[in-house]
Amino acid sequence: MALLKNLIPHHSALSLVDNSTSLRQALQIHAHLLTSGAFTHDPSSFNSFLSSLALSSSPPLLSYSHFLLFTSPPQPPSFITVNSLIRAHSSAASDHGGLLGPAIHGVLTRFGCGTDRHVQSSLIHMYSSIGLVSHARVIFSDITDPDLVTITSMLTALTESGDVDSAREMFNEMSERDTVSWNAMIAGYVHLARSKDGLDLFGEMLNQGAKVNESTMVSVLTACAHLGALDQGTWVHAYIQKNRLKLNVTLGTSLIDMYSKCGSIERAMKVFWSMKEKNVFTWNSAINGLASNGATEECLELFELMERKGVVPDGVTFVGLLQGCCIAGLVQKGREMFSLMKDQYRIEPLHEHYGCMIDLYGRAGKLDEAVQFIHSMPIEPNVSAWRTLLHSCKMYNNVELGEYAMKEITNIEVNNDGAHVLLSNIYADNRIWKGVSSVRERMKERGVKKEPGCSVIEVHGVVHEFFVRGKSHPRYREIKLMLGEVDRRLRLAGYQANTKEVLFDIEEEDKEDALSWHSEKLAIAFGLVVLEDGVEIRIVKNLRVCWDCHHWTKFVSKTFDRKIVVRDRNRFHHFKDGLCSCKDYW
DNA sequence: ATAGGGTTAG
Repeated sequence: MALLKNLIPHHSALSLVDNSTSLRQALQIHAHLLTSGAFTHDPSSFNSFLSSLALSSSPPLLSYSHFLLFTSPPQPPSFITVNSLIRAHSSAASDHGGLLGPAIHGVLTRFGCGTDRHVQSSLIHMYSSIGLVSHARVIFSDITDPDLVTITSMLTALTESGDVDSAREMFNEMSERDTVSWNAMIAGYVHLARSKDGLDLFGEMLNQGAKVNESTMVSVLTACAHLGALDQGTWVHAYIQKNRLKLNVTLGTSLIDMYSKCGSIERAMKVFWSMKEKNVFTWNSAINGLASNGATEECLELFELMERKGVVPDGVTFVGLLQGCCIAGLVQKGREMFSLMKDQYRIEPLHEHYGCMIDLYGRAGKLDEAVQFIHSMPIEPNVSAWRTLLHSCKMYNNVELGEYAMKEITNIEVNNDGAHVLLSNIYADNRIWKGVSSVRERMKERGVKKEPGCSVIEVHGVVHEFFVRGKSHPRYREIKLMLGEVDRRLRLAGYQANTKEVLFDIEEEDKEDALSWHSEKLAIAFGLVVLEDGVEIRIVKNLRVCWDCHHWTKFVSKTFDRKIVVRDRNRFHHFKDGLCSCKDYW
């Protein structure tokens, strides 16, 4: 006992989380106490020791904490210790198939440990993080008088399970709200790509005079990035400065992301260079932004700088780099990057990386190499790998290989809408009408529905969404008139619609009759109606731009003397004076 | 002498 007393000061020092040397000492002391029989069930040192094991986040030590609970039970651990244990197991859960969290919960329950508010919200969080909302609900429903924090945990658990509407109900019923609960609700919308709802709620938050913080702004900026809402994003940036919110790394990074996803790479880079503290997220945002905006050279240079600064790249960095190479058609450079990633940085390529490589070869017309690459993959190619190949077949009119890719896709997923549309289009391009009708028939039979094309344009801070035909928009009449006017002027300028694709272009959007317009044309026409002369038109589209729309937009940019920026599913197109920054390679 | 709850980026 005397020994233990002597050791206790060490013990406490050893509880410091970030000091692994101390932890090793703690274990030594503990082992010593056990072997010498001096280990008593002194509650405070027991609690302290368990906590330090928990805080180590080391899986073996977490297991050891289980063992201790089973084999040397003193009084039940305190709530604080229980909570440390649960939190530690919860954060380690993702590495172990989510088993550690429920395991420790089971152990503690059998041990007769009760819960308090802190433990309850940790449990809700833990079950939610491993996808067991139902368990989180059970915990929550057992609480008689949940407080603000506990409700927010449950609210977050609901949004994480995808049930943002139930979360909203819960949010509406809350008797009090604070910054964090508002943030949780906004973030919930944003994570589920309901960016507009997120921005609306943010507006409400401001109206009600709730206090915002950095987290709020990060979510709001993410929403702006998603929508391509540059005006609102710029407003948020100004708001941050005006209200002296701290531009921490996370916030700075989301600003970079917002600007680059809104096509304003210059402003993105301005923020990037102004940031004193940067981490791998920050670098990746900039690298990705440069890549998708077509600034491949700068993108590659920035990566070199990143390496020189000793920032270690991760898988996401290489997605950006490979996409950059792909967009610019730099096949050899792309290859080099791929081996750099594997050989030097020891990063295991994921489907996204393989996809980039297939795209890299395919877009460059090296279809054979693309196929060979797929065949050499150490992991099973997924639908998107084959679809990327299929897309190259569309670009280079390769019917036979396209059919092969389709066959492989069908083996994995029978009803892939994008693949059906692509194949039909390949047939159309090659005037194989039988093929076109058979694919269409199959789609009808199986009920394969194409994802509807949607284009978004922000006008004076308001986001407008357009779908094919656009009849739902209140100013549809004006838009239609403008489209007629555009049509006349473009014809005079020598524009000819690609009739082949007009009739059969169902690559990205259905074009069932000549009067149906792809959504980006509607959005651009709306921009021409409402935006002052000289103001850039910015469009965000959920699918890829089709050949005809791309051609049309080039003409509009010249004939109407407008800069037009289109962000499609993969990249940016900056149209100016009848030309596009992608140099018609996309 | 010592351990606790909800929101944020690529």
